[in-house]
Amino acid sequence: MTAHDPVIACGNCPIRHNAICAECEADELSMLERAKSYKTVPVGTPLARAGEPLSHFSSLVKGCAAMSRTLEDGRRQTVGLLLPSDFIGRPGRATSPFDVTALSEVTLCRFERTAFERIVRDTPHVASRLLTMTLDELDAARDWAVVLGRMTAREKLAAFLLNLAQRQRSIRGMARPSGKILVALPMSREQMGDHLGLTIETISRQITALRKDGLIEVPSRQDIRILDYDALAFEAGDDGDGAPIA
Amino acid sequence: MTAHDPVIACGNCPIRHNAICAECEADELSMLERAKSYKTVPVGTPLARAGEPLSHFSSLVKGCAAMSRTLEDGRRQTVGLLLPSDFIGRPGRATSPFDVTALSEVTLCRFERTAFERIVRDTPHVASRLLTMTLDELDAARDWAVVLGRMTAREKLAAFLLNLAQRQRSIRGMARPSGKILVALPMSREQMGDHLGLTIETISRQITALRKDGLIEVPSRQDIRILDYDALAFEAGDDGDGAPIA
DNA sequence: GCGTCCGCTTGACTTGGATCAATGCCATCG
DNA sequence: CGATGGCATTGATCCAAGTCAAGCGGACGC
Repeated sequence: MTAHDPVIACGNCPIRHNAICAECEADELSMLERAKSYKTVPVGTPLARAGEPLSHFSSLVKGCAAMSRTLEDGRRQTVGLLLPSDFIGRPGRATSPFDVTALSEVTLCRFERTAFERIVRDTPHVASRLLTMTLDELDAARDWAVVLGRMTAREKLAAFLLNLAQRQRSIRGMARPSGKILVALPMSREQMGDHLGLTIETISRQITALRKDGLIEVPSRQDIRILDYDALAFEAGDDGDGAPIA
Repeated sequence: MTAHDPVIACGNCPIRHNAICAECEADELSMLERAKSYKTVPVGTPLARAGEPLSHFSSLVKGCAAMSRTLEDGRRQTVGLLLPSDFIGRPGRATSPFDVTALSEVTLCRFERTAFERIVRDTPHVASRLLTMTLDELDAARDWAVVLGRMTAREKLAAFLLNLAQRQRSIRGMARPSGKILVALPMSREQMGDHLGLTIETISRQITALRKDGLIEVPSRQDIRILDYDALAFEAGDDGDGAPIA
């Protein structure tokens, strides 16, 4: 069991994602292959709505999506950002607990629900892999609670940029970044605000402040270049050795 | 498989907890029995420290504990409240990602780590049960993000009291509460503040405000009586039919 | 009984982020 | 090309929650 690489390519998916091990589960894999379909949707498409049934499990292959909850008066909080290799849908539950919306054009690798659930049920190490993934998500969600509950607007933005930089890099398997890093912002200021529990005006002001302080550059609305990673990590209250932010 | 009650008594534990099914896993259960020990610790005891190894998995049998992270400057955020039937420790990870502290006198039912991990690994439906529990925790953590990110102090306190009331009742298997409900506060105002991302002064003021508005009574520092559950749910932004708060 | 201590409450004031309101900046389209 | 519309930025003001500081009250020890 320990010989299995925890990150295994799933059939012909263009990216490597996490739940399937081709080496030892050829039968289940071919079952999954038959249940698989790709779908690309434009920005803004709802991928799931809170409380409504989900017919597929999906792996996000390309683009960016957000899980969120909206209160009756319109306040919205994003509770999780989905980037390539992240999953939508959960074994054992027919409905999504949150709204999921495409923040950019999104390509999904979809698996028919019942087939996927059967594999999870019948294939212990797939279930075990899913458990590990879920525990990682849980830790990330709890780390993010520290950001939401106790950080200032400036710290929140810094933590967000670092988080995004790390996740965009980790897909390509890179080490801890240093020097200048270009971060693609796959979302509007409003969606950043929803993620950080701030308003668009505060987001805008804090971006300006970090820029004026020489920590970042803003080549376009959709991009931010981190000029001093360590200084930004300091702003985010990350002392560098301890637990990374989310 | 479907015949198994998802909540099964584990041996002679005084409470019913969630991960073990005695009916079909007698061998594994007896293994667990041998690996089991009880421990009671006083209020304030650290049950785990972020980054340090955990030698046991524990089920909280009695009392209340908090998972938290403390920033260098002393700001602290509680990321999860542990009540009876909740677990401490995670299969596949040797260390705790957060500090865990007893908020009251706490009794733990402890399982030796390697024995517990073996059972999780070798017993598919135990692993599956753990996955379900973890997914529930994940949803709760994300629901709580809405409270931390988007709610006012008054709403936060109302959501907290409702959450506590529901969790304290659900242990005894009660239906949705109505009428007057006595909620035991197993923690200081400071710890409530750490949980809600507020200061003790704000906690205190909001308790006074809810009391003056006739929504709650405060018979002692450690108790709050909810006088109007539905009105409190309205304060918490819970419209009554939708997703419950955390 | 009487301090003393510790956690809670209350009050006065400050402040960080929200709100309200222009204004700027592109991209798109006629 | 200029009009339109949708973000984003910036400025002015407001307010909810934080901060600082002063009581309060029950628990405990002497």
